[in-house]
Amino acid sequence: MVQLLDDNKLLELRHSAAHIMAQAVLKLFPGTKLGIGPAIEDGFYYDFLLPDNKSLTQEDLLQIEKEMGKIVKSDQPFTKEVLTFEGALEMFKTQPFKLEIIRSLNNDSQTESLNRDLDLEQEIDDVTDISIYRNADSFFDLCKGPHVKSTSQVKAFKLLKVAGAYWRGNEHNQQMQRIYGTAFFAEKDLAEYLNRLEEAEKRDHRKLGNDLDLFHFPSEIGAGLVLFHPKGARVRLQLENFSRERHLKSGYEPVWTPHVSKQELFETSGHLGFYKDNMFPSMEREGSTYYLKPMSCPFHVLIYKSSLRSYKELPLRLFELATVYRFERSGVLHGLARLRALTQDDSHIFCTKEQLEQEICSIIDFMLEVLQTFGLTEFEADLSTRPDKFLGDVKDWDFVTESLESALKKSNIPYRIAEGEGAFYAPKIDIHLRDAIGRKWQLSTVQVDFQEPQKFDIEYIGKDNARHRPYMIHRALFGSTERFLAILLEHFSGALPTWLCPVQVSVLPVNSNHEDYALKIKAELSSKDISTEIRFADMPLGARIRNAKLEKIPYILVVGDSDIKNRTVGINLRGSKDPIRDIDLDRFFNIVESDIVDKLVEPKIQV
RNA sequence: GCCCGAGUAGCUCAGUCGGCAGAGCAUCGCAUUCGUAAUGCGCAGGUCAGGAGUUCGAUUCUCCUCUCGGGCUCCA
Repeated sequence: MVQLLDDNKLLELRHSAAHIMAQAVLKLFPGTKLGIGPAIEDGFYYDFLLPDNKSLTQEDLLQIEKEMGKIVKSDQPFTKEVLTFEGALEMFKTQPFKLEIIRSLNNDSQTESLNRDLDLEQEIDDVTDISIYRNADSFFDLCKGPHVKSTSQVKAFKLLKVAGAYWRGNEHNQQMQRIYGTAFFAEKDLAEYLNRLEEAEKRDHRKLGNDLDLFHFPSEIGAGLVLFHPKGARVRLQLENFSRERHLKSGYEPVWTPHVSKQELFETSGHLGFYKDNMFPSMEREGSTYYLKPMSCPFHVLIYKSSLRSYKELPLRLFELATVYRFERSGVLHGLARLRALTQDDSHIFCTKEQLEQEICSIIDFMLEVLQTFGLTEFEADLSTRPDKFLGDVKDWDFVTESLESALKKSNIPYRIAEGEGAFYAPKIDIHLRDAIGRKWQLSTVQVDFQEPQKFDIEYIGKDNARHRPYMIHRALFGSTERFLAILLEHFSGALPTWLCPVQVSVLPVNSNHEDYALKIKAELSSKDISTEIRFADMPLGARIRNAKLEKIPYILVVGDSDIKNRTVGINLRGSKDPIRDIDLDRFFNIVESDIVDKLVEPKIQV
């Protein structure tokens, strides 16, 4: 998983593999128009427009892979040639997409934004120098390089999937065929990567949700809508209880708002202007029009506005676990990670200009502290700055962006600046998480909004006895309860920390003579709010243990004659191979209780 | 929404070049009462996602719809 090779070398290799792939596609499908073909985090891709708009199939990929093998074998050296603008136009006269890139290279003002649109760093980042890389008389590609010395170095590669992708990432443009592949210097690195993909598949929360009987997505209720089963609902109940508790402890005030509202509210907030496509259609009754809420902020603003606020009340932190409804486009739905009805751990913080930076700092501290409870420690942040189209005053933008950046610096989270990727009304920080197998998930978001306070005309009375406009911070920590649960399931591969497990203890009497003892243990545990089940002796012990293990239950107790006599239990601890026998019953109670109270990531027993 | 692919029992999947639909696990019944990852036997379980078309006959071929998967776009 850890990439020992220099990253740049790996990017060179993968970008070279992309060239080889393009060469192979041109050979198999003459007349193909080339788009772009960069190296990416786990491999590379190349976009093609095939003759007659042909789509590629899995079989085509195998053919292309074969052809690539031939190119690799024939050991073609990569050579760089520098061209004039006119020379480049001539050279690529049959490649309209390349011509578009070349023309933009010649036009400084456009280059920067095109570069950003296309993620073209690999292709172009030096406007004065148009170069190509050639590795055969017949094949060359517009490219800044660098490349590996020869095609023969690209030994360990594999084409993975084919997908549609819009030219320049714009859905109004031509849709091309994108082939994804990956390449490594050593076969064993490739094998390890493919292995990791398999591992990821095993951890898929949609599969785990099914296997562990947590939730399902019945088609009759519609896409992007989920039903939580008793076990899944237990998990989210624990998550939500924990979230509420932590918020209240940290100075957030609970609020509660309805799921629908008259359209007037969303007109004032502007949602019906800029978010309507993502809202469920309207409902009419008694001459009024209602909408399901896609966000809670307008409601929270009304709560703020319900009385005249003093600076002494600020920062005012309103918090709600709110289910919101968003009509996401069908193609983006993805298990619990992208739903049409989701529950945000949503907060809106109203504060003064002077408080802003400190408030952002404490939000980030709070977030990290809460997330560390789950054993999550690897975070990365994006600071998204002012986009080309924006509302408000540049001075405001600069001030707020600086506050966000300065808070990030203090928090010690590694971050990058996402230039121009802010929402049009506000800059934001997004926090991403690396999970147990290195995948990136988007989690929390912090946005500073100076539009909505204005739209609703909210104010506070300052020390100076004058009216001022507060800043409003939108903030979600888990993002959504459902998505956070998906992340946890995948991160822990279904083996959730005991405090979140729907069944925390399973008691297995060896035979029916031991049932009373098992029942007594269950009663005792239940009185301590520990979720416990009994698996009676109508199946062989081995089978009961196996099933309980497959359900990833943290504590599987086996009780027999000697246990009754000595008031002990045998424990099969999740994650340990061998059972631990003869643990005193009271000691066991202490062990589970402190596991749950301390929110251990994995159950532990000191023998 | 767009491109590609998929949908067969509760689950995992086989199968039908167009001719009465198959397995394992789970469920249910009977027997088994067991000290650490699968006890045995039996019963039952299906509008082959839904609709339309072609055909003597469609789960199989064609079209439409729904849902899911991988991408693109989007992600206030």
